[in-house]
Amino acid sequence: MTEHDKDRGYLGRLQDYYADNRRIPSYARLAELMGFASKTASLKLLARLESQGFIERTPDDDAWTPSKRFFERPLAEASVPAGMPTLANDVSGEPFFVDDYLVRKPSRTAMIPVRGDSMCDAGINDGDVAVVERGGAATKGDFVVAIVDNEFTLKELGLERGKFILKPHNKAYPVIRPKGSLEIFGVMVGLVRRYQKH
Amino acid sequence: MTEHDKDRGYLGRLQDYYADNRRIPSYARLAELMGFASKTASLKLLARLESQGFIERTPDDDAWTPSKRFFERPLAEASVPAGMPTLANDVSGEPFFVDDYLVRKPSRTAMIPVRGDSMCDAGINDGDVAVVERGGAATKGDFVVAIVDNEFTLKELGLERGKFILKPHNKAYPVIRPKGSLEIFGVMVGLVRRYQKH
DNA sequence: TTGACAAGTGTCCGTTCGATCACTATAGTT
DNA sequence: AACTATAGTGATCGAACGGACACTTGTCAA
Repeated sequence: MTEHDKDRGYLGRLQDYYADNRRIPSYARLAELMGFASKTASLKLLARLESQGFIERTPDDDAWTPSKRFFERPLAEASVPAGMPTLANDVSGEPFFVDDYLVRKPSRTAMIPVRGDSMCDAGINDGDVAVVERGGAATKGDFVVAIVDNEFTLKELGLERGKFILKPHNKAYPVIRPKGSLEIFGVMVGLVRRYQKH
Repeated sequence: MTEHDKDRGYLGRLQDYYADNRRIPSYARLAELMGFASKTASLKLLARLESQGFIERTPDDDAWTPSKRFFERPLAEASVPAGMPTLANDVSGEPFFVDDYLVRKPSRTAMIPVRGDSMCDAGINDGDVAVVERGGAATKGDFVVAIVDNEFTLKELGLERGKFILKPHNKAYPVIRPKGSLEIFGVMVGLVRRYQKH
Protein backbone atom coordinates (compact mmCIF):
# COMPACT_ATOMS: atom_id res chain seq x y z
CA MET A 1 0.00 0.00 0.00
CA THR A 2 2.81 2.36 0.86
CA GLU A 3 4.55 1.88 -2.47
CA HIS A 4 7.96 2.67 -1.18
CA ASP A 5 10.12 4.84 -3.34
CA LYS A 6 12.80 2.17 -3.19
CA ASP A 7 10.59 -0.19 -5.13
CA ARG A 8 10.60 2.22 -8.05
CA GLY A 9 14.34 1.88 -8.25
CA TYR A 10 14.11 -1.88 -8.00
CA LEU A 11 11.50 -1.94 -10.70
CA GLY A 12 13.73 0.12 -12.94
CA ARG A 13 16.61 -2.27 -12.59
CA LEU A 14 14.30 -5.20 -13.17
CA GLN A 15 12.99 -3.55 -16.32
CA ASP A 16 16.50 -3.07 -17.57
CA TYR A 17 17.30 -6.69 -16.89
CA TYR A 18 14.18 -7.76 -18.68
CA ALA A 19 15.04 -5.66 -21.70
CA ASP A 20 18.28 -7.61 -21.99
CA ASN A 21 17.20 -11.09 -21.07
CA ARG A 22 13.47 -11.09 -21.77
CA ARG A 23 13.01 -12.91 -18.54
CA ILE A 24 12.33 -12.32 -14.88
CA PRO A 25 15.41 -13.68 -13.13
CA SER A 26 15.45 -16.28 -10.40
CA TYR A 27 15.32 -15.13 -6.80
CA ALA A 28 19.01 -15.71 -6.39
CA ARG A 29 19.98 -13.70 -9.42
CA LEU A 30 17.50 -11.01 -8.57
CA ALA A 31 19.05 -10.65 -5.14
CA GLU A 32 22.41 -10.36 -6.83
CA LEU A 33 21.00 -7.70 -9.14
CA MET A 34 19.46 -5.64 -6.36
CA GLY A 35 22.22 -6.12 -3.85
CA PHE A 36 20.17 -8.25 -1.50
CA ALA A 37 21.99 -10.70 0.70
CA SER A 38 19.00 -12.96 0.92
CA LYS A 39 16.71 -14.56 -1.56
CA THR A 40 13.74 -13.86 0.64
CA ALA A 41 14.09 -10.18 -0.05
CA SER A 42 13.67 -10.99 -3.74
CA LEU A 43 10.66 -13.12 -3.00
CA LYS A 44 8.98 -10.34 -1.10
CA LEU A 45 9.91 -7.74 -3.66
CA LEU A 46 8.29 -9.71 -6.44
CA ALA A 47 5.25 -10.26 -4.27
CA ARG A 48 5.01 -6.49 -3.82
CA LEU A 49 5.41 -5.87 -7.52
CA GLU A 50 2.72 -8.38 -8.21
CA SER A 51 0.26 -6.74 -5.83
CA GLN A 52 0.99 -3.47 -7.59
CA GLY A 53 0.22 -5.05 -10.92
CA PHE A 54 3.64 -4.95 -12.51
CA ILE A 55 4.14 -8.66 -12.85
CA GLU A 56 2.01 -11.77 -12.80
CA ARG A 57 2.28 -15.52 -12.96
CA THR A 58 2.48 -17.51 -16.13
CA PRO A 59 -0.68 -19.39 -17.12
CA ASP A 60 1.12 -22.55 -16.10
CA ASP A 61 2.13 -20.91 -12.84
CA ASP A 62 5.70 -21.76 -13.66
CA ALA A 63 7.30 -18.38 -13.63
CA TRP A 64 6.86 -14.65 -13.39
CA THR A 65 5.98 -12.61 -16.39
CA PRO A 66 5.60 -8.87 -16.80
CA SER A 67 2.11 -7.43 -17.15
CA LYS A 68 0.98 -4.23 -18.85
CA ARG A 69 2.04 -1.88 -16.08
CA PHE A 70 5.54 -3.27 -16.29
CA PHE A 71 6.04 -1.44 -19.56
CA GLU A 72 4.66 1.90 -18.50
CA ARG A 73 7.08 4.73 -18.91
CA PRO A 74 7.27 7.76 -16.68
CA LEU A 75 5.22 10.60 -18.08
CA ALA A 76 8.14 12.24 -19.84
CA GLU A 77 7.61 10.30 -22.99
CA ALA A 78 10.24 10.96 -25.62
CA SER A 79 10.68 14.69 -25.22
CA VAL A 80 7.25 15.78 -26.26
CA PRO A 81 7.02 19.32 -27.58
CA ALA A 82 4.82 21.59 -25.56
CA GLY A 83 1.17 21.50 -26.34
CA MET A 84 1.39 17.94 -27.40
CA PRO A 85 -1.94 16.26 -27.43
CA THR A 86 -2.53 13.27 -25.32
CA LEU A 87 -0.46 10.72 -27.06
CA ALA A 88 -1.68 7.22 -27.04
CA ASN A 89 -1.15 7.52 -23.32
CA ASP A 90 -3.02 4.34 -22.78
CA VAL A 91 -0.46 2.30 -24.62
CA SER A 92 2.44 4.64 -24.07
CA GLY A 93 5.75 2.96 -23.59
CA GLU A 94 4.55 -0.54 -24.05
CA PRO A 95 6.60 -2.33 -26.63
CA PHE A 96 4.22 -3.12 -29.43
CA PHE A 97 5.00 -6.38 -31.10
CA VAL A 98 2.87 -6.51 -34.17
CA ASP A 99 3.36 -10.22 -34.45
CA ASP A 100 2.11 -10.71 -30.94
CA TYR A 101 -0.81 -8.41 -31.56
CA LEU A 102 -1.99 -10.37 -34.55
CA VAL A 103 -0.92 -13.97 -34.10
CA ARG A 104 -2.44 -16.10 -31.41
CA LYS A 105 -1.86 -19.57 -32.78
CA PRO A 106 1.46 -19.38 -34.58
CA SER A 107 1.39 -22.95 -35.82
CA ARG A 108 -1.93 -22.41 -37.55
CA THR A 109 -1.38 -18.94 -38.88
CA ALA A 110 -0.42 -18.07 -42.41
CA MET A 111 0.13 -14.80 -44.21
CA ILE A 112 -1.66 -14.51 -47.51
CA PRO A 113 -1.26 -11.57 -49.90
CA VAL A 114 -4.51 -10.08 -51.12
CA ARG A 115 -5.03 -9.48 -54.80
CA GLY A 116 -7.83 -7.57 -56.40
CA ASP A 117 -10.32 -5.13 -55.04
CA SER A 118 -13.27 -7.39 -54.35
CA MET A 119 -13.16 -6.47 -50.68
CA CYS A 120 -12.24 -2.83 -50.94
CA ASP A 121 -15.47 -1.66 -49.34
CA ALA A 122 -14.38 -3.44 -46.19
CA GLY A 123 -11.08 -1.61 -46.14
CA ILE A 124 -9.10 -4.44 -47.65
CA ASN A 125 -7.01 -3.30 -50.59
CA ASP A 126 -4.95 -4.92 -53.27
CA GLY A 127 -1.51 -5.66 -51.92
CA ASP A 128 -2.55 -6.02 -48.32
CA VAL A 129 -1.51 -9.10 -46.43
CA ALA A 130 -4.17 -11.10 -44.65
CA VAL A 131 -3.44 -12.91 -41.41
CA VAL A 132 -5.29 -16.17 -41.64
CA GLU A 133 -5.86 -18.73 -38.94
CA ARG A 134 -6.55 -22.23 -40.10
CA GLY A 135 -8.53 -24.95 -38.48
CA GLY A 136 -10.88 -22.74 -36.56
CA ALA A 137 -14.59 -22.86 -37.00
CA ALA A 138 -15.85 -20.24 -39.41
CA THR A 139 -19.20 -18.67 -38.74
CA LYS A 140 -21.46 -16.35 -40.64
CA GLY A 141 -20.02 -12.90 -40.87
CA ASP A 142 -16.39 -13.96 -40.69
CA PHE A 143 -13.99 -13.03 -43.40
CA VAL A 144 -12.68 -16.30 -44.71
CA VAL A 145 -10.14 -17.50 -47.22
CA ALA A 146 -11.91 -20.10 -49.32
CA ILE A 147 -10.65 -22.29 -52.10
CA VAL A 148 -12.60 -21.76 -55.29
CA ASP A 149 -11.39 -23.13 -58.60
CA ASN A 150 -8.03 -23.91 -57.12
CA GLU A 151 -7.48 -20.35 -56.04
CA PHE A 152 -7.54 -18.51 -52.79
CA THR A 153 -10.45 -16.15 -52.44
CA LEU A 154 -11.03 -13.76 -49.58
CA LYS A 155 -14.70 -13.08 -48.94
CA GLU A 156 -17.23 -12.69 -46.21
CA LEU A 157 -18.90 -15.93 -45.26
CA GLY A 158 -22.67 -15.63 -45.52
CA LEU A 159 -25.68 -17.85 -45.15
CA GLU A 160 -28.46 -18.12 -47.69
CA ARG A 161 -31.24 -20.66 -47.33
CA GLY A 162 -29.05 -22.85 -45.16
CA LYS A 163 -26.16 -22.84 -47.58
CA PHE A 164 -22.90 -21.00 -47.30
CA ILE A 165 -22.18 -18.23 -49.76
CA LEU A 166 -19.25 -15.92 -50.29
CA LYS A 167 -20.04 -12.25 -50.28
CA PRO A 168 -17.60 -9.75 -51.73
CA HIS A 169 -17.48 -6.25 -50.37
CA ASN A 170 -17.59 -4.44 -53.68
CA LYS A 171 -20.79 -3.85 -55.59
CA ALA A 172 -19.06 -4.63 -58.86
CA TYR A 173 -18.56 -8.26 -57.88
CA PRO A 174 -21.20 -10.98 -57.68
CA VAL A 175 -21.98 -13.16 -54.72
CA ILE A 176 -20.47 -16.61 -55.06
CA ARG A 177 -22.81 -19.53 -54.48
CA PRO A 178 -20.77 -22.72 -54.50
CA LYS A 179 -22.49 -25.64 -56.16
CA GLY A 180 -20.99 -28.37 -54.05
CA SER A 181 -19.29 -28.09 -50.74
CA LEU A 182 -17.28 -25.08 -49.82
CA GLU A 183 -13.69 -25.60 -48.84
CA ILE A 184 -12.55 -23.05 -46.32
CA PHE A 185 -8.86 -22.58 -45.86
CA GLY A 186 -9.04 -20.40 -42.79
CA VAL A 187 -10.51 -17.42 -41.04
CA MET A 188 -9.05 -13.95 -41.43
CA VAL A 189 -7.98 -12.66 -38.06
CA GLY A 190 -5.90 -9.69 -39.06
CA LEU A 191 -4.56 -7.47 -41.75
CA VAL A 192 -1.22 -5.90 -42.48
CA ARG A 193 -0.58 -3.11 -44.93
CA ARG A 194 2.58 -1.28 -45.86
CA TYR A 195 2.55 2.13 -47.38
CA GLN A 196 5.94 3.26 -48.56
CA LYS A 197 7.76 0.58 -50.49
CA HIS A 198 11.24 -0.28 -49.38
CA MET B 1 20.93 -30.91 -41.59
CA THR B 2 18.06 -33.18 -42.42
CA GLU B 3 15.52 -30.88 -40.82
CA HIS B 4 13.09 -33.60 -40.11
CA ASP B 5 9.50 -32.85 -40.82
CA LYS B 6 8.68 -33.84 -37.29
CA ASP B 7 10.66 -30.93 -35.97
CA ARG B 8 8.29 -28.59 -37.79
CA GLY B 9 5.45 -29.98 -35.80
CA TYR B 10 7.42 -29.71 -32.60
CA LEU B 11 8.34 -26.15 -33.42
CA GLY B 12 4.71 -25.32 -34.05
CA ARG B 13 3.65 -26.61 -30.70
CA LEU B 14 6.49 -24.79 -29.04
CA GLN B 15 5.48 -21.58 -30.77
CA ASP B 16 1.94 -22.00 -29.56
CA TYR B 17 3.15 -22.59 -26.04
CA TYR B 18 5.31 -19.51 -26.24
CA ALA B 19 2.42 -17.42 -27.51
CA ASP B 20 0.55 -18.32 -24.35
CA ASN B 21 3.30 -18.37 -21.77
CA ARG B 22 5.98 -16.16 -23.27
CA ARG B 23 8.52 -18.66 -22.16
CA ILE B 24 10.40 -21.69 -23.34
CA PRO B 25 9.33 -24.44 -20.96
CA SER B 26 11.60 -26.63 -18.90
CA TYR B 27 12.77 -29.92 -20.36
CA ALA B 28 10.28 -31.83 -18.29
CA ARG B 29 7.34 -29.73 -19.34
CA LEU B 30 8.50 -29.70 -22.92
CA ALA B 31 8.59 -33.46 -22.92
CA GLU B 32 5.08 -33.46 -21.52
CA LEU B 33 4.02 -31.06 -24.27
CA MET B 34 5.53 -33.10 -27.08
CA GLY B 35 4.69 -36.49 -25.69
CA PHE B 36 8.27 -37.48 -24.96
CA ALA B 37 8.86 -39.98 -22.23
CA SER B 38 12.30 -38.65 -21.51
CA LYS B 39 13.72 -35.24 -20.83
CA THR B 40 16.71 -36.01 -22.99
CA ALA B 41 14.50 -35.93 -26.05
CA SER B 42 13.60 -32.36 -25.12
CA LEU B 43 17.24 -31.51 -24.62
CA LYS B 44 18.15 -32.77 -28.06
CA LEU B 45 15.15 -31.15 -29.68
CA LEU B 46 16.09 -27.75 -28.34
CA ALA B 47 19.66 -28.32 -29.43
CA ARG B 48 18.39 -29.02 -32.93
CA LEU B 49 16.19 -25.95 -32.92
CA GLU B 50 19.14 -23.90 -31.77
CA SER B 51 21.34 -25.12 -34.59
CA GLN B 52 18.55 -24.20 -36.99
CA GLY B 53 18.44 -20.70 -35.56
CA PHE B 54 15.03 -20.77 -33.93
CA ILE B 55 16.15 -20.33 -30.36
CA GLU B 56 19.23 -19.17 -28.51
CA ARG B 57 20.59 -18.79 -25.03
CA THR B 58 19.92 -15.83 -22.80
CA PRO B 59 22.83 -13.38 -22.39
CA ASP B 60 23.23 -14.75 -18.89
CA ASP B 61 23.12 -18.28 -20.26
CA ASP B 62 20.30 -19.00 -17.87
CA ALA B 63 17.58 -20.08 -20.22
CA TRP B 64 16.43 -20.46 -23.76
CA THR B 65 14.93 -17.59 -25.62
CA PRO B 66 13.41 -17.44 -29.08
CA SER B 67 15.46 -15.80 -31.78
CA LYS B 68 14.26 -14.04 -34.86
CA ARG B 69 13.46 -17.07 -36.94
CA PHE B 70 11.15 -18.24 -34.20
CA PHE B 71 8.68 -15.57 -35.24
CA GLU B 72 8.73 -16.13 -38.95
CA ARG B 73 5.35 -16.88 -40.45
CA PRO B 74 4.57 -18.94 -43.49
CA LEU B 75 3.78 -16.77 -46.46
CA ALA B 76 1.46 -18.23 -49.02
CA GLU B 77 2.73 -17.84 -52.51
CA ALA B 78 0.72 -15.40 -54.52
CA SER B 79 -0.01 -17.88 -57.24
CA VAL B 80 -1.35 -21.04 -55.77
CA PRO B 81 -0.27 -24.15 -57.63
CA ALA B 82 -3.03 -26.24 -59.12
CA GLY B 83 -4.41 -29.09 -57.16
CA MET B 84 -4.27 -28.59 -53.50
CA PRO B 85 -3.22 -25.22 -52.27
CA THR B 86 -0.49 -26.65 -50.15
CA LEU B 87 -0.17 -25.58 -46.60
CA ALA B 88 2.69 -23.48 -47.81
CA ASN B 89 4.08 -23.80 -44.34
CA ASP B 90 6.71 -26.23 -45.47
CA VAL B 91 9.25 -24.61 -47.70
CA SER B 92 6.99 -21.77 -48.65
CA GLY B 93 9.74 -19.65 -50.07
CA GLU B 94 10.68 -16.56 -48.17
CA PRO B 95 9.97 -16.22 -44.50
CA PHE B 96 7.68 -13.44 -43.43
CA PHE B 97 8.37 -11.37 -40.33
CA VAL B 98 5.43 -9.20 -39.50
CA ASP B 99 7.40 -6.69 -37.49
CA ASP B 100 10.20 -6.39 -40.01
CA TYR B 101 7.67 -5.96 -42.73
CA LEU B 102 6.17 -2.92 -41.08
CA VAL B 103 8.77 -1.35 -38.85
CA ARG B 104 11.99 -0.11 -40.34
CA LYS B 105 13.19 2.23 -37.62
CA PRO B 106 11.88 0.98 -34.30
CA SER B 107 13.13 3.94 -32.30
CA ARG B 108 11.22 6.35 -34.45
CA THR B 109 8.11 4.32 -34.98
CA ALA B 110 4.91 4.70 -33.02
CA MET B 111 1.70 2.78 -33.12
CA ILE B 112 -1.34 5.01 -33.05
CA PRO B 113 -4.90 3.77 -32.86
CA VAL B 114 -7.18 5.25 -35.48
CA ARG B 115 -10.51 6.71 -34.45
CA GLY B 116 -13.27 7.76 -36.72
CA ASP B 117 -14.04 7.06 -40.32
CA SER B 118 -12.58 10.09 -42.02
CA MET B 119 -10.22 7.86 -43.99
CA CYS B 120 -12.50 4.93 -44.66
CA ASP B 121 -12.41 5.41 -48.42
CA ALA B 122 -8.70 4.66 -48.26
CA GLY B 123 -9.31 1.41 -46.45
CA ILE B 124 -8.53 2.76 -43.01
CA ASN B 125 -11.20 1.94 -40.49
CA ASP B 126 -12.03 2.91 -36.97
CA GLY B 127 -10.04 0.77 -34.58
CA ASP B 128 -7.15 0.13 -36.91
CA VAL B 129 -3.66 0.80 -35.69
CA ALA B 130 -1.48 3.09 -37.77
CA VAL B 131 2.25 2.51 -37.98
CA VAL B 132 3.76 5.98 -37.93
CA GLU B 133 7.35 6.93 -38.54
CA ARG B 134 8.48 10.18 -37.01
CA GLY B 135 11.17 12.51 -38.14
CA GLY B 136 10.93 11.71 -41.81
CA ALA B 137 10.13 14.25 -44.46
CA ALA B 138 6.51 14.25 -45.49
CA THR B 139 5.64 14.95 -49.09
CA LYS B 140 2.47 15.49 -50.99
CA GLY B 141 0.39 12.37 -51.22
CA ASP B 142 1.67 10.83 -48.00
CA PHE B 143 -0.69 9.84 -45.27
CA VAL B 144 0.44 11.81 -42.26
CA VAL B 145 -0.48 12.12 -38.62
CA ALA B 146 -0.82 15.84 -37.98
CA ILE B 147 -1.57 17.74 -34.84
CA VAL B 148 -4.64 19.92 -35.17
CA ASP B 149 -6.29 21.51 -32.16
CA ASN B 150 -4.22 19.39 -29.83
CA GLU B 151 -5.45 16.22 -31.38
CA PHE B 152 -3.98 13.64 -33.66
CA THR B 153 -5.46 13.59 -37.10
CA LEU B 154 -4.70 11.12 -39.83
CA LYS B 155 -5.11 12.60 -43.28
CA GLU B 156 -3.53 12.74 -46.67
CA LEU B 157 -1.07 15.56 -47.05
CA GLY B 158 -1.97 17.75 -50.02
CA LEU B 159 -0.74 20.91 -51.64
CA GLU B 160 -2.96 23.84 -52.60
CA ARG B 161 -1.50 27.10 -53.88
CA GLY B 162 1.79 26.36 -52.22
CA LYS B 163 0.25 25.62 -48.85
CA PHE B 164 -0.18 22.29 -47.14
CA ILE B 165 -3.66 20.98 -46.63
CA LEU B 166 -5.07 17.84 -45.06
CA LYS B 167 -7.38 15.81 -47.21
CA PRO B 168 -9.70 13.23 -45.65
CA HIS B 169 -10.72 10.21 -47.64
CA ASN B 170 -14.40 10.42 -46.94
CA LYS B 171 -16.67 12.75 -48.84
CA ALA B 172 -18.55 13.60 -45.66
CA TYR B 173 -15.51 15.36 -44.22
CA PRO B 174 -14.12 18.72 -45.28
CA VAL B 175 -10.59 19.45 -46.35
CA ILE B 176 -8.59 21.04 -43.56
CA ARG B 177 -6.68 24.20 -44.48
CA PRO B 178 -4.50 25.15 -41.54
CA LYS B 179 -4.27 28.87 -40.95
CA GLY B 180 -0.77 28.92 -39.55
CA SER B 181 1.90 26.32 -39.78
CA LEU B 182 1.09 22.68 -39.87
CA GLU B 183 2.63 20.46 -37.27
CA ILE B 184 3.25 16.97 -38.57
CA PHE B 185 3.83 14.21 -36.12
CA GLY B 186 4.92 11.59 -38.58
CA VAL B 187 4.28 9.74 -41.78
CA MET B 188 2.08 6.67 -41.90
CA VAL B 189 4.08 3.74 -43.18
CA GLY B 190 1.81 0.88 -42.33
CA LEU B 191 -1.44 -0.35 -40.94
CA VAL B 192 -2.46 -3.16 -38.63
CA ARG B 193 -5.95 -4.44 -38.11
CA ARG B 194 -7.27 -7.21 -35.91
CA TYR B 195 -10.52 -8.91 -36.61
CA GLN B 196 -11.56 -11.24 -33.85
CA LYS B 197 -11.18 -9.77 -30.43
CA HIS B 198 -9.52 -11.80 -27.75
C1' DT C 1 22.24 -56.95 -45.96
C1' DT C 2 24.68 -54.18 -43.60
C1' DG C 3 26.24 -50.09 -41.47
C1' DA C 4 25.78 -45.43 -39.98
C1' DC C 5 23.36 -41.90 -38.08
C1' DA C 6 19.81 -39.69 -35.53
C1' DA C 7 15.45 -39.75 -32.67
C1' DG C 8 14.04 -41.18 -28.55
C1' DT C 9 14.32 -44.02 -23.78
C1' DG C 10 15.69 -44.81 -18.97
C1' DT C 11 18.48 -43.62 -15.18
C1' DC C 12 21.48 -41.11 -12.41
C1' DC C 13 23.68 -37.06 -9.92
C1' DG C 14 25.03 -32.49 -8.29
C1' DT C 15 23.07 -28.05 -8.36
C1' DT C 16 19.72 -24.61 -8.19
C1' DC C 17 15.29 -23.34 -7.36
C1' DG C 18 11.17 -21.88 -4.77
C1' DA C 19 9.17 -21.88 -0.40
C1' DT C 20 9.02 -21.47 4.60
C1' DC C 21 10.47 -20.05 9.15
C1' DA C 22 12.45 -17.33 12.90
C1' DC C 23 14.82 -13.28 13.50
C1' DT C 24 16.71 -8.21 13.07
C1' DA C 25 16.55 -3.33 11.80
C1' DT C 26 14.18 0.76 10.64
C1' DA C 27 10.53 4.16 10.08
C1' DG C 28 5.96 6.10 11.35
C1' DT C 29 1.98 6.50 14.80
C1' DT C 30 -0.18 7.53 18.99
C1' DA D 1 8.49 5.51 24.89
C1' DA D 2 5.97 1.71 23.36
C1' DC D 3 3.53 -0.27 19.48
C1' DT D 4 3.26 -1.73 14.82
C1' DA D 5 4.13 -2.61 10.19
C1' DT D 6 7.45 -3.77 6.94
C1' DA D 7 12.15 -4.21 4.37
C1' DG D 8 15.69 -7.22 4.77
C1' DT D 9 18.80 -11.32 6.91
C1' DG D 10 20.15 -16.13 7.41
C1' DA D 11 19.40 -20.90 7.37
C1' DT D 12 16.98 -25.07 6.03
C1' DC D 13 14.48 -28.51 3.05
C1' DG D 14 12.21 -31.03 -0.54
C1' DA D 15 11.40 -30.70 -5.32
C1' DA D 16 12.58 -29.56 -9.81
C1' DC D 17 16.07 -28.57 -12.83
C1' DG D 18 19.87 -29.14 -16.22
C1' DG D 19 23.27 -32.11 -17.81
C1' DA D 20 25.46 -36.57 -18.61
C1' DC D 21 25.68 -41.40 -20.03
C1' DA D 22 24.58 -45.86 -21.98
C1' DC D 23 21.10 -47.90 -24.42
C1' DT D 24 17.23 -48.92 -28.03
C1' DT D 25 14.74 -48.07 -32.18
C1' DG D 26 13.82 -46.54 -36.87
C1' DT D 27 15.33 -44.78 -41.37
C1' DC D 28 18.01 -44.37 -45.33
C1' DA D 29 21.96 -44.98 -48.31
C1' DA D 30 25.76 -47.81 -49.77
